[in-house]
Amino acid sequence: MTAHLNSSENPSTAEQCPHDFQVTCSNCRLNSICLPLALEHDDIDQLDSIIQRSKPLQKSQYLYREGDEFQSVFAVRSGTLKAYRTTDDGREQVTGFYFPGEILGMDGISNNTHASSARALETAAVCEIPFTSLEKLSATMPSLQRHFFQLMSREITEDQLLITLLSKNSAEQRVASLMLSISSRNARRKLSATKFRLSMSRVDIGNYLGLTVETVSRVFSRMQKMDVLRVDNREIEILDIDGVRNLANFGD
Amino acid sequence: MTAHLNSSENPSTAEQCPHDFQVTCSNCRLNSICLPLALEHDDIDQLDSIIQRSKPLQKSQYLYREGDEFQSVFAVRSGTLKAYRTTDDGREQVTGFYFPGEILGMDGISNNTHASSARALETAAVCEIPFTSLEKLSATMPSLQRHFFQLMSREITEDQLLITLLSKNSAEQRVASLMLSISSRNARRKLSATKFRLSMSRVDIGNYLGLTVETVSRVFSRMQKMDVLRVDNREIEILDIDGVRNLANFGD
DNA sequence: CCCCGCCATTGATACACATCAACAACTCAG
DNA sequence: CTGAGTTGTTGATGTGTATCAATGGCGGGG
Repeated sequence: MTAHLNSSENPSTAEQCPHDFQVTCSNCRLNSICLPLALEHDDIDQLDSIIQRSKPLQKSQYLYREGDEFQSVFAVRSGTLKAYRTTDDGREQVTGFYFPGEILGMDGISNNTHASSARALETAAVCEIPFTSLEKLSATMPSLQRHFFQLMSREITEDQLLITLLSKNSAEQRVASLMLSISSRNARRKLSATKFRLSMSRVDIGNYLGLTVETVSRVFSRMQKMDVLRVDNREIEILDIDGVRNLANFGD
Repeated sequence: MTAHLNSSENPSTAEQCPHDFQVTCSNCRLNSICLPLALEHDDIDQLDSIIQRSKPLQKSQYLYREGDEFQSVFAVRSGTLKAYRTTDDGREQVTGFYFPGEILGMDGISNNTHASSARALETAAVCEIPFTSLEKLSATMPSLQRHFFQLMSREITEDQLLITLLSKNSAEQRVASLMLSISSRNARRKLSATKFRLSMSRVDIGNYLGLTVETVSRVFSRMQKMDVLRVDNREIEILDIDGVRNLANFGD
């Protein structure tokens, strides 16, 4: 199971060692893309002192649930999580997938209550950042305050991109966009931008993109027939990235 | 034109006097729902000192454009604005409507560049809040920092609601939800929750809800036939609010 | 190793909304 | 008051994706 977790992950990294409780922000290889990004060395140590690293989540375990009291935001250290809300009639709207180095849970700040649920798509480790500590630290550390404002703002712009995608784009454009998003987030972590294993099911993809499983599946088949993608179950290989970009932007 | 602006607005308020440059946060009737919400009296004065109140925007004038350098966030003092992005193929995705007391522009923080455009749907006045000043003030004023985090978080949860609406709900559910949203935002400002004039066109509504003008128009007609709404061009009267709630939540 | 349950694929059909088209009503300038 | 441009309504038709249904295939547990 741990072996499976690290398929397509670079060895000798924080990502490879989800059970390593001795990781600090300073020695975490994700620190260039995660919260510490804009911080000086001393500041990183201060941030480090408020962060709690707990035992890894198993697949489909909850990190938090809609309605839970909000206390912390979380940084993904390894694995993938999905955040979602459940509609009145019980359907699931996935609002985001979260990869190593990314922050989730910020939607809980406004009401001191998590507005969505988050669960692991595979074994995953997270860093817990208690929000009241983060607030206090932010007040004394302008670059941290600024960076956290920016993170929240980025979440807003990404939600707006999804809104546009759902509202204006065809099934093919949506799936192509998601593949490009995963590809570039992999690249950011120095992983392959063209070959990766999806951690989410077709159902999750559908619930994220506002499509049914069947449509997602059909789109993958069509893209394969067009020779822009190779799809083998959850293994994806982008054969023609410009082709995928064209599909995402113009539907052809 | 100013008369038209204030149709359905309460007299003797900040909303009624968009040209009144002497307004301060302390005497603004919106201060209980706007940024000052959580602040002490002295703190409000400090906030007030960084806020710039400029001349009103005329209908369809831009507050900022996608790609502009980000410098400030804005609080609506009177009138309504829409924020939107333009897709690659030139279509318009409205990401939000902003009413008095609401804050817009926060999506520009992440890249120091506005990620969307904002323009007035009718004559509108805004308070400009320079972001670097707001940051500095936040560092010394925990309740302001907290409140601004909450505002951004609220924007995130509202975007997530729209995502769900677009992804999972029928045309009728979407239109009904928007009517309820406008209704409750009116109520918050002590205006009628059941009778109001829409400041946005059918096109804008469609671009917000991911529908065509024709569909929006048809839905209004159907709701009128069902006797839950009275629609006369942009004048709306909610006749049966539980009926509208049922439509929004269950499609019937 | 084999079985069972979950996940993914593919096909046939249905339907909600888009598109195309015509017209009506309102707004504003002159 | 008049005419032109914009905005909103209604009808006829088309289409992309949902829905329903059946089958295939992978993966984890005994």
